[in-house]
Amino acid sequence: MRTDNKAFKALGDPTRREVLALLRRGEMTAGDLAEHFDMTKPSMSHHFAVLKEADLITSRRDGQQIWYGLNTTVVQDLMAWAMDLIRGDETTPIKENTPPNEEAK
Amino acid sequence: MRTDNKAFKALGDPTRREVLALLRRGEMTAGDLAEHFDMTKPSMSHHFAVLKEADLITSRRDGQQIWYGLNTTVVQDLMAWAMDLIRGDETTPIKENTPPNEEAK
DNA sequence: GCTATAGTTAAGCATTAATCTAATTACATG
DNA sequence: CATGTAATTAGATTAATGCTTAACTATAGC
Repeated sequence: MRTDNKAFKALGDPTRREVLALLRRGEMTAGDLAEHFDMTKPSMSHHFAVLKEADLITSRRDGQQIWYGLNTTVVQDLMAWAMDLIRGDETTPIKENTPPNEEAK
Repeated sequence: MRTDNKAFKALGDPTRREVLALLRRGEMTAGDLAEHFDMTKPSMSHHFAVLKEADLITSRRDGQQIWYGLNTTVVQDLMAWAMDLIRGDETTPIKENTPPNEEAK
């Protein structure tokens, strides 16, 4: 499977997902990103590092600033993973209907 | 926001993702699921609870066993989330997925 | 070289998460 | 009701996460 555990782990934090959302329309600097959150810059830097390690974002330095951008290919992989989950296996008939969920406890 | 943090958190664990993969083709009992993993049953039970809490699986009791099934709607929400991320432009309404209505006359 | 700015790395701490063993609940069956 | 089976809950332990402040690296401009 293409989708790495690091990517899923990275997406488990709401701050990081919001960072990705901010990057949807284009690159942003670390500072501009950090401004959107009620958190210290080192904390934000750590989140950037996690996202980078998961290959969910790109980074490049331009002078004093570092520009981060969304890496859509990994998001596409995640989407494919979710799609596979829904589709089921082609070799076996798809089970259409799961019975209604009675309170099982 | 449709996609809950619990769902993302739940997907952060590889064991839980494999459980979902096993449920792709239909329901399975807790015991049959647990057999696929090198882990104690209580540990597996905990993973089931996390998945249930995130609404990623359904559960129903049948006699002594509990059957778990995949809840595809939450996975669909996740897919939509990923798609939004890739799309990039928020101001543009979604127009590609118009419902199958009659042809404009 | 000196200073200011942008950003990361290091060290420490509190909280959460994953796992185990042991105990418990729920159901079936003789 | 006693026993066996399926599964969860409780309690404890260890590892991982997320956050902070303090220190460090890198670049720009003088």
